[in-house]
Amino acid sequence: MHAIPRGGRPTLESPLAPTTTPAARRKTSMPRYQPSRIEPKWQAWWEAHRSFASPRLPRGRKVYALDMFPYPSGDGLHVGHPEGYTATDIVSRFERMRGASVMHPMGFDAFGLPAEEHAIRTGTPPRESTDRNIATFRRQLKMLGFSYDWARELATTDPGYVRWTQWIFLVLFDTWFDVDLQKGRPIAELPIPPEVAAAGEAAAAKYRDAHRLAYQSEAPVNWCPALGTVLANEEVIGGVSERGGHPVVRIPLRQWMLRITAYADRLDRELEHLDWPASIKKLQRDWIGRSTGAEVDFPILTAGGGSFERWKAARAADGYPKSAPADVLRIYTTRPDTLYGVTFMVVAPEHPLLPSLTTPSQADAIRLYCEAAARKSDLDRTDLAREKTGVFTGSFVTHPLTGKLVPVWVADYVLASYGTGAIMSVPAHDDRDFEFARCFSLDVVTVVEPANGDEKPRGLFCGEGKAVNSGPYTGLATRDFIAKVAADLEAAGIGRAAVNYKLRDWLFSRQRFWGEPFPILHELDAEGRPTGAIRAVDERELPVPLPDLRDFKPGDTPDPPLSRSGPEWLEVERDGKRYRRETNTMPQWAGSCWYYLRFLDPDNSGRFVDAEVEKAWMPVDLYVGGAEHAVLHLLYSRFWHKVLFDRGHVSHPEPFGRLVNQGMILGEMEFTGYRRDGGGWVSAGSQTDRDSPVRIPAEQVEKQGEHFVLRDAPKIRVESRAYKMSKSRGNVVNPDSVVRDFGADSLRLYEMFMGPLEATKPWSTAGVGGVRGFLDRCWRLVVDERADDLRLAPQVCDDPPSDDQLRELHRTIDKVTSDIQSLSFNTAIARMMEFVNVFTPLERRPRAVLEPFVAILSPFAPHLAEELWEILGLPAPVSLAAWPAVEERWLQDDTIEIPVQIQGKLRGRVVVPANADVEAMKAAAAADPKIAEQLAGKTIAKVVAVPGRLVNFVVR
RNA sequence: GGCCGAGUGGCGAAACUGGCAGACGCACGGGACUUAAAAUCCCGUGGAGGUUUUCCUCCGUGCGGGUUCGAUCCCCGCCUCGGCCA
Repeated sequence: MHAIPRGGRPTLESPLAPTTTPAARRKTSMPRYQPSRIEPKWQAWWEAHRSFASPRLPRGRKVYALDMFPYPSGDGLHVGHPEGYTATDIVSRFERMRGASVMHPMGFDAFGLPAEEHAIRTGTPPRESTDRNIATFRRQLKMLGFSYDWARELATTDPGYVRWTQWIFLVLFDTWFDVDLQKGRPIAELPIPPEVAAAGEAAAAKYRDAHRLAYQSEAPVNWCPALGTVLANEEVIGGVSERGGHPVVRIPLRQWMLRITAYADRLDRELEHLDWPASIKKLQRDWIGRSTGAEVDFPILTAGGGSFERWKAARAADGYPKSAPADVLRIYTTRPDTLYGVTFMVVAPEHPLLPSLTTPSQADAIRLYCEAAARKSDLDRTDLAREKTGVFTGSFVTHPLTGKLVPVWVADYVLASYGTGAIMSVPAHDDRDFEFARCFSLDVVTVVEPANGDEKPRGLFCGEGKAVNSGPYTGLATRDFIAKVAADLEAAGIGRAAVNYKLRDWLFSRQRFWGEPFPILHELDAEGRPTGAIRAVDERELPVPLPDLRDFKPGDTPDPPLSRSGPEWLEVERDGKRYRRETNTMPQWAGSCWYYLRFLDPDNSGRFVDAEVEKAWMPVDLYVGGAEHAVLHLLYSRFWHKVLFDRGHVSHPEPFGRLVNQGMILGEMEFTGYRRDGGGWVSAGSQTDRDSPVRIPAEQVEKQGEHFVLRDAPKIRVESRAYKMSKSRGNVVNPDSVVRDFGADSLRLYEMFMGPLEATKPWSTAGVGGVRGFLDRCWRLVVDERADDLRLAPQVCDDPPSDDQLRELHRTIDKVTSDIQSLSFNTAIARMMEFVNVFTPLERRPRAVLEPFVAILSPFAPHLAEELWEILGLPAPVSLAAWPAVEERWLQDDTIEIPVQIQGKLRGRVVVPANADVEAMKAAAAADPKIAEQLAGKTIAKVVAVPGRLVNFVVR
């Protein structure tokens, strides 16, 4: 560790280092700033003194600062990770110094596919590789000096954690959603309809199972044979898996689902008061996709006079049935005002009425079509850009308002899972319907025109306007039409106003090994066949452990690996009945849904979190993480939290208060030129696929106007851009090497100094060197680098600070204090740099100024600050010292210099008393010789004076 | 295609409520120190120009308009890049 000395070596002239013997010279390396020496030292000190342990209950003000915990991949920490972690660490350290009780924990989201894939490739059990990866992450996190309470560390794979994940699943299993109260309630309180109760206890059990928030469903899913699991819709892109690009097929499979759709309305509404970025709220709202419109029944009538009239009369008498009878095609539309423009109907290929709607002559075509649709993902099917496909069923339904016959088609752009799985098509006013009508030459009837009327639309118009060709509704504005027709439909018993969501229930099971087992038992009959009855594992028996499987690879069939476990795990007997365990496992999202609660009480073996502790610490005050979790993780967590809230297990309806997304850190800026086959250059922008990109060193490039060009061939443009860090591009920066070369404090400080937390920023190794230089200057501000041993710089003195020095200090404290609160760390650091620039040249540096400075530096560069604090002779740790108070009087100036403008252009500056009023400012400005000269002979039309800011003369 | 965000010196950026554009850092240049280099410390650094050269003028925040005494900031219309969704 004998690096080349950075500091000046002693000279004969130096009175403090009178010798230059080799031994003495070696000793002089001692007082330099050496992160590799002081960083491990203070990390060990904090650990030994448990400096950052959070109390069980907060004392006074509480701050819960949470990072999105990492997935411990085999690659170790990435420089992107410490960005958000440093931000929350600065806030945590700052709040501790200001006397708050701080909860700042860290853990690992350790179940999931990558670990399992790696395990399969290398033949290591996932638990082993996961533990190894966690050890690496833990070492790297500790190396960066984050003030986590490590006693609270958890991994989602810990049996003690899995136990409570399974327990929460049982809460979901034990809950139904009361639509009237908009609240989850115990399943025991579910009213059983008399006709169900009459059919016996088995029927009642089935009824209850069908209403639980965790329920089983036989649904078409995205099955990926290569990965051996089903995938969520968003994990399938263009018919292949997002991970690995393997083919995906649609097959029906028994799955566990979570009824998140029941909470759709609350998940949407209750976003409103959260202190989250507007863009994230919007993403969540769009994902939930609340829409209002109407359901309408189109009767399927056999030929015969008068049957339509009889149907209408019956509906008028009996009202609109809650679930659609078999003699109608029920549709959902967001635009019931376009009812008169319906020219055909479309049902999804999976629609239950499709077989009965299909006429014999169309049967073969329909069957082939549905088989093809089954192989496509929802995303492919609904893609606007794709050519529309479909087949006529041969049948017609009757328009409930006009009585006209409307042909029914099947097309895969209609999804069985959205709305009612069937739509009325209004090609004149819907993109996809229009496209479909164009493909199949179907009628287009215009029933809405733009309200301002000056431009008659031809063909497609999707906006709102005024109704035409709409019977009694003609002339109504879209909004009025919708309200009126919904009321009329309801009165006539043929439809009703309805709300729909894009959000689907959450497919919660995976056919993989490395996840939480479901605490569910399937009853078997005497022959060992499932009876269909299920029961929950008693919560006292939790956790249900993963079985020891030698072969944990997924199979070729959707049968999960757990089903290959031996009977000792698979088969259980309860109350004299035989059961088989559920062999699906939970998705990776499960563990991350509630970890913020377990951190509060990680060792509790009696409850998932103590109620008093939960109430005292929740909600999370600051939650920092990547925007990639904007939708799923945050939505799933909120859903679980609301269920726990409804069931009385947590005290607050929302888990996360203030949410901040840190921006991505890109690789270093790169210049790329393009070369032709023959070797000549091509300007960037006019290159073709045949030209090959070449990385060009920065010194061969210069800026010309808007673009960068080759220095030796200025006609040739060069691309300049920073790319996302990736192994394949070879631009990944490893935190270990940054810490080795510059120190952890430099890494922390650089990541905060790069720019605003939320911004995407390119990495710059030279920039790290820059902040390292600042830390070196901080060191030399306090330490005598030229001495033989560690001692204070001779400039450090006990003089009372001057007024100017106090002004500098208090302005720095003030700026740093407010910047930390607004997470503007870059400008806080800039202010501290200015402070150091002011004090470095001074021959006498008062301790009374240096000490508070070291204190405010400590959240940013904690190791260096501890060391300087110790050298200043103050009792460790500075990390828990009081945050320096700002003395207001040092923030005010007696006089200020303000700009004077004429016609809005800067023409001079005058010094005025800081509290000068408008008249005094005008007078001072006009009295300035230069200004007076320029105003001479001109008519002053107006004078604008803003106290404390400027004076502007408007002349004619 | 839709939504969101961004565009300011050679580079990362700053600029409070519409009020001196470019704080701070990198890079670069100069100086001090040194036999020399490194390190350190100090000074300079948006562009163009000037016969008041420690002073002054003009231009300048992606482009084109607008509002305003005054626009990086607000409004309208574009362009480019990035992210997310499709």
